[in-house]
Amino acid sequence: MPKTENHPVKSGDHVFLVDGSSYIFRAYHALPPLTRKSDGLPIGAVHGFCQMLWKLLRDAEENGDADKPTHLAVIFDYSAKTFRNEIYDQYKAHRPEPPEDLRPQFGLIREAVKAFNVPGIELEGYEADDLIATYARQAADKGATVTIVASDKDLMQVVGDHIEMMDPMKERRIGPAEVEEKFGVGPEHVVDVQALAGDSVDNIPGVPGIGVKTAAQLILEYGDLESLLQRAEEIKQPKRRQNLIEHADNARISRRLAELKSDVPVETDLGELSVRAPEPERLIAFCKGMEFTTITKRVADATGVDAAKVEPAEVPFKYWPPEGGEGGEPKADRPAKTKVAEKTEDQRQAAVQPAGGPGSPSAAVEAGAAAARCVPIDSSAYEMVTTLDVLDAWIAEAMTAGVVAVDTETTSLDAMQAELVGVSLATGPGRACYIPLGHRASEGLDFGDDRPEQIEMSEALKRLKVLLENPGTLKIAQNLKYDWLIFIRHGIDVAPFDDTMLLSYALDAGRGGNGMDELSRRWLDHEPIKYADVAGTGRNKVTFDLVPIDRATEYAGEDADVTYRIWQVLKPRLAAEHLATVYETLERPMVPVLARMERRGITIDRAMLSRLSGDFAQAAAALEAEIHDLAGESFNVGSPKQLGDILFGKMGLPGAKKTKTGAWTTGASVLEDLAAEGHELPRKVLDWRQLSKLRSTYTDALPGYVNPETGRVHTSYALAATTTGRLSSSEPNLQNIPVRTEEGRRIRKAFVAEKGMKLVSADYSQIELRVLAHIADTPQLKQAFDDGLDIHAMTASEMFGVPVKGMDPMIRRRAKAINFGIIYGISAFGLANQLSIPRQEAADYIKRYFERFPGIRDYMEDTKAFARAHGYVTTIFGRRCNYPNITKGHPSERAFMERAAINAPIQGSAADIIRRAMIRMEDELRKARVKAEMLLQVHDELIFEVPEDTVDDAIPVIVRVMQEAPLPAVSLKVPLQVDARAADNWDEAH
DNA sequence: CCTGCCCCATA
DNA sequence: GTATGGGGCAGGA
Repeated sequence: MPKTENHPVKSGDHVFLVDGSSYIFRAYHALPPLTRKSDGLPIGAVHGFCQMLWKLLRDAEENGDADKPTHLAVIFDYSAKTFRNEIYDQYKAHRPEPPEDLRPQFGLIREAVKAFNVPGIELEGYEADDLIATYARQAADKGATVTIVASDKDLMQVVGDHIEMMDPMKERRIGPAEVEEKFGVGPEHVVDVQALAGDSVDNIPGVPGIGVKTAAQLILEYGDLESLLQRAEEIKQPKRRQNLIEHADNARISRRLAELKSDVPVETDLGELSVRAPEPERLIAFCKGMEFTTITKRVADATGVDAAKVEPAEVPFKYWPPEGGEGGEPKADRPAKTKVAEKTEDQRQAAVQPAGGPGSPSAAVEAGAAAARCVPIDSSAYEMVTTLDVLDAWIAEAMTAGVVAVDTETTSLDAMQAELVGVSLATGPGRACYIPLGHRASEGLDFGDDRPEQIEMSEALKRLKVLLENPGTLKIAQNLKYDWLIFIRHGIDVAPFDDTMLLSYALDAGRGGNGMDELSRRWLDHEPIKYADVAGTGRNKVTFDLVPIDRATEYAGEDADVTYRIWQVLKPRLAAEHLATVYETLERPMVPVLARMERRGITIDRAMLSRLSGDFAQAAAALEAEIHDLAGESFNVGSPKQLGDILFGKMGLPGAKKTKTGAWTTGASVLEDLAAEGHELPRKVLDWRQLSKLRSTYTDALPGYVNPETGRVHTSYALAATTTGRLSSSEPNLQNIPVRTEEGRRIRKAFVAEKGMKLVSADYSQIELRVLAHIADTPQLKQAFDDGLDIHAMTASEMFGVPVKGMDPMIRRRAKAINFGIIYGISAFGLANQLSIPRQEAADYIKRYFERFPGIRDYMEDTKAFARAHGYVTTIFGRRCNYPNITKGHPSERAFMERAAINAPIQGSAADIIRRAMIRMEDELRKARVKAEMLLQVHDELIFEVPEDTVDDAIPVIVRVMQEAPLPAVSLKVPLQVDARAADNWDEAH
């Protein structure tokens, strides 16, 4: 045992208290599992713990006196039962047993603490948190500074002027300000908030319906828990008042459970925690015994001790793996392969190109489906490729076959940030391999640890490039845009290709998802290995480079195999179902176009957004105060539930409606109506909502998407997400950047061109109404568009017989609503809602509209009938939008699908038109020798970045390509109008 | 930590 | 009345 020393704590000392227990769990869950190489003893948490402790000691050393610990201890929980169980027997009752491979590590960590020559403290009947609170209090009272190394939020109540927390994983310091950020109240009121909100992890009951946000509001208003409970009668919201009264005792018990004891009768005196002289040999012996090579080296380097001369310590636990369990040996039931094995006869048969052979399309469909299923899917049958010879053999095989399925494994879902980890290939059903390239040993913590045996990445890619760019080899991938982005970063431009996701989308949009797992289930009756099964989930999740290579081979090989088979099933269907043109002209060519747009990204002005965020926050705070004033109480304006209680419960305002779950409706239209009646509060809530929406969704979120390497924001476009053919944009969604309000447009101004460049925005004017005029062949609409008239005014004039000149804006507004309603598959109910008029009045408008535009009524009826008869509708370019359940389900659901079916050809044709423009755009710009780059698409708008001096050359090309996009496939009966403008930012260009 | 709900930004 | 994606809140694993 180390000699006990006692240096009483005095002013200016710095006491470090490490929460051992929470750290064990944290290290266990956050870090990849790790076992001792020689005998499989699980040591991941011990390893993480030692790294943290060593770093803590070294940092303190290097940071000099201010941060140097004079006293240091690691505090543990003693056992599960504590004094809190006497207060409440259910306390922590639902906590599961620790995982099997964590249990032996509790003892090991105590050994580790001894090896560091640091005191380890625990006491029966108390939790580590209580001991920490006690020591912290004692030290602070003596004028010392205290740092609590812990991540447990329960300890935040201890934070104060001289007591701060430090999160060992996030390396973040937590002072009173951070506590307030988390709990909405200062450290002194954390327990009150916890008492109200409860804690499901610790099984602290709290008060139902009250979360942290609400609890903080209440405590801020009433001061503390006891005052709140005594004045609970004053609470205005009936439900909450009742809960607070009924569960008052629960809240009091919860407070006692949450409150940490700062007067524990500790057995070890605070002074005994004084930092002791290190004993490097002992620490090195322990680390060597645990086989922590990196830490051993670090300790040896830092202390000047020769590690080779230190004998490894005997570490007491040896019982792993458990009896009867498997050893650590990788499975060795497959002979190592030195060359590519011969194909089986089945594989040879099945690898025929499904669409290439003779015979009718339907015969090809059957042949493809049969071929895809004739070899069973066996994930253990894939070959791991670790030599150049084997790789070359696979590449040769793929070249000979002429078709190869390809899939990449990477470290991230974000293709702009992902690092390549491996590539899998399939040359036929069941005939797949995996080429690991960037795997690391799962003991990735030990930097520089040996890399598993793999082909060197650049060498492998040099050879794969030949295959992937070979014009004679068709590459098949599922969602190729992702892999394309990965490969292009390595200088590989994949072509030619097929994309199974897009095949499925062209064939079956609206019939279900187009993800690989779903396609595998649908077409192969096969459930693929889940990503979570190889990489773990939640806290245990690791990036793919840490997945063991044999497991990765099963997973990645299966992906390529399944992709190949799905292609065999779907590709022949294209011709048979007359969707080959759609796929080849509207889907497949979009992949490189969108990939390049995503890769370019767009610059945002972060300073501008940051200023805006501040402005919005300030304005919202002022509004919030006024709202609370008007309400006569403080509440969470962001909670529709609480707002509803105030408006319709407390204030008893009219127009109360309930949603289907029984909550008050507080949507914008309801608040607008109330505001129109002269109520002040709803108007302010609307303004508040606008500001907080703009702040949380845009000014605060967007800077987080700036790619650190490019300094730009790269959205991701989904090609197969909608039923109509529209794209969608996510992470971030750049298709919903505000534009309607002045405040919102300030956000749009933050999307800027680079220096010396301009942003050009080009958008189709009224494209959907023009498409409608074409499809429904409506003479008045066609004429109006030909003459360049105001289409909504013309509609109003037709309907109500008033001249366009000097028209009442209200009349025009109604006509505009009707025009939009038509596109959306109008109903009297919806139109009435939109215009806030009686349903009968809306029905009259619609009737009148159809009298004036009978062709449109015919279109709507014909479309519905077609959809019911066939289960789908088509756009003018032949894209198919499926509504398989349009004849099933409840009448209201059917009506919904009918409206969608009416809308789909209009929305979808417009989507097709802009797709065609996008596909041609790059070539046309190149031919015109204009350096414009297409950055964004927002359904009817394209945004380009153009060198300032070529703007005037670029705009005519852009406009022409967009206007002529339907040609030659379709000659629209109305002209397309495109407006384009250049400016320094998106707002002014739009 | 994930899910459903409500609300809201765009075309 | 169409098509999306996403944030905050509250509840339950």
